[in-house]
Amino acid sequence: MALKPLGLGLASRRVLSDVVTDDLRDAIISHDLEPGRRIAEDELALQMGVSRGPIREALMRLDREGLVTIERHKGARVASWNDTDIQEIYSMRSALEVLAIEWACKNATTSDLKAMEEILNTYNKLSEKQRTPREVSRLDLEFHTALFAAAHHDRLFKTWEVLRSQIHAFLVYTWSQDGKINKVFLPQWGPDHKVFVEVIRNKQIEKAKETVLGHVERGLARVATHFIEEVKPKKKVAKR
Amino acid sequence: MALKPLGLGLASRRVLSDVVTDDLRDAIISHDLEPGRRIAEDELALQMGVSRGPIREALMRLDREGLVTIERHKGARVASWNDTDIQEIYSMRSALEVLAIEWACKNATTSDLKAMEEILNTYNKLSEKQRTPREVSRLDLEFHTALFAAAHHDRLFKTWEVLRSQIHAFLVYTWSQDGKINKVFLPQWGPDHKVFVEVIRNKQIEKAKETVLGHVERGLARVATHFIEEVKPKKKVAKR
DNA sequence: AAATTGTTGTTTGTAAACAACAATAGACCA
DNA sequence: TGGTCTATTGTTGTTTACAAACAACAATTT
Repeated sequence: MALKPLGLGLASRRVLSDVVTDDLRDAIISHDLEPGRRIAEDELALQMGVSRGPIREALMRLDREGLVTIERHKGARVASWNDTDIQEIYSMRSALEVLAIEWACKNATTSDLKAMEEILNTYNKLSEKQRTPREVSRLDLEFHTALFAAAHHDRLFKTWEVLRSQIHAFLVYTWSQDGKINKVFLPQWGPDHKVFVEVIRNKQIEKAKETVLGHVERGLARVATHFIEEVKPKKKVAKR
Repeated sequence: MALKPLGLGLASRRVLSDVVTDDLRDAIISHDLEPGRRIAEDELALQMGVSRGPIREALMRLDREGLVTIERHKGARVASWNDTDIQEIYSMRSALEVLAIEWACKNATTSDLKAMEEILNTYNKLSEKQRTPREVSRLDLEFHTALFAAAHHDRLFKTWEVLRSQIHAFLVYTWSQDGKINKVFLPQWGPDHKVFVEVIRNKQIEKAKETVLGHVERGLARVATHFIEEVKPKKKVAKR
């Protein structure tokens, strides 16, 4: 009998289309593939050394996530963003996060709260130098993902995952271009999120809603100002 | 040059996977395929006379819509519903419709309003006999879809489409089993929706929100009572 | 008798070839 | 010169064939 590969057992459970999806998503979020760029199935298949099947599946998933735009018989492109997109995304986010924190107040377990606090600790331990745009964005979204998880609401969580990818895609970009604005908003990050954990733990639903609304609106204010100035004349995301 | 097919020109632009998706969705919504039923790609491909490719794509789409549940190497099943699902769906619906009517107050055009009134007219013209569960459900969801369209918010609309499929799937069923409850809720349908059009036209945002919240809650009340009694011990929808 | 191992059948995952479609460039004609 | 029609090319949609993973059951061993 042949020896089983040790330690890699878990990795083998991932299927090609998963790998392709994650690699592509990373490439888009990190702007290795710039917005608007054409993605041909053949070309990408050749480049990644797989057939078109997994590529097709990955592209369709990313289309659902809003990171890629597919048009019939015309192919796929990396999605590009304008200020309308920002307005849509943040209005959705407000509505969803209010619902999330409401359900979290009712359903959060102690381990849910612990998970959120763990992320805050990780952030606080970062040195000034370590607070790179990429890292701050990642932790921010990880915290909010933990919040949505605490709501124990499957459909809400899935909807958030789609939105998260889109937010991530331009958040890394805006943070990296911020400069002095960072100095104003960054110090607020820790305290702001700490309040979330408290109101959930005390089940203060109304206060929780207000808190989360304010937080998202400030986030929009930061992103929107910056975004409109820098990336205005991009083409609208087309849908099928 | 060959003659172009008349009237069916639009249909010819549809691609196989679209046809399969729509046919399958209809079959699920109408309960031709009962909840929990196993769907094998091969079997369905044979039955519909197409290859597995379009079938795979259709199943993946319906998985995303929540009408089908896919597990790797185990196959796809028609989704089944329990009262937790109902709670999730209607809480999502409340959040989304409030956002929708808010944006509709700001963005609705006269033709958007006209479209909504058109649906109301169609309903009012129906005779007692014509008010079948299937028809009422269809018109109800069509009206709300028009509302979401009037919001002019692409992401919100796409999210609604997913939710709509799920609502449709059990709405047809509950209406068909209602009996005397119909007599109480049906007469309310017309007036209730007429108010929507008015508040949007007058841009009464706050009143609009209250109206829509009340409407959705009444809908939940009707469905939930009925659903819990009839279909309680179904298995939870599993996600990958 | 219980647990382990091997075998078989079913179902999905992947690859590669073929067909259909859309965009583009060039030929032809007015 | 301008426009339209046609042929070409590149891309996606679909099919077919094969490989790998999984689940269930039977045989075997302890």
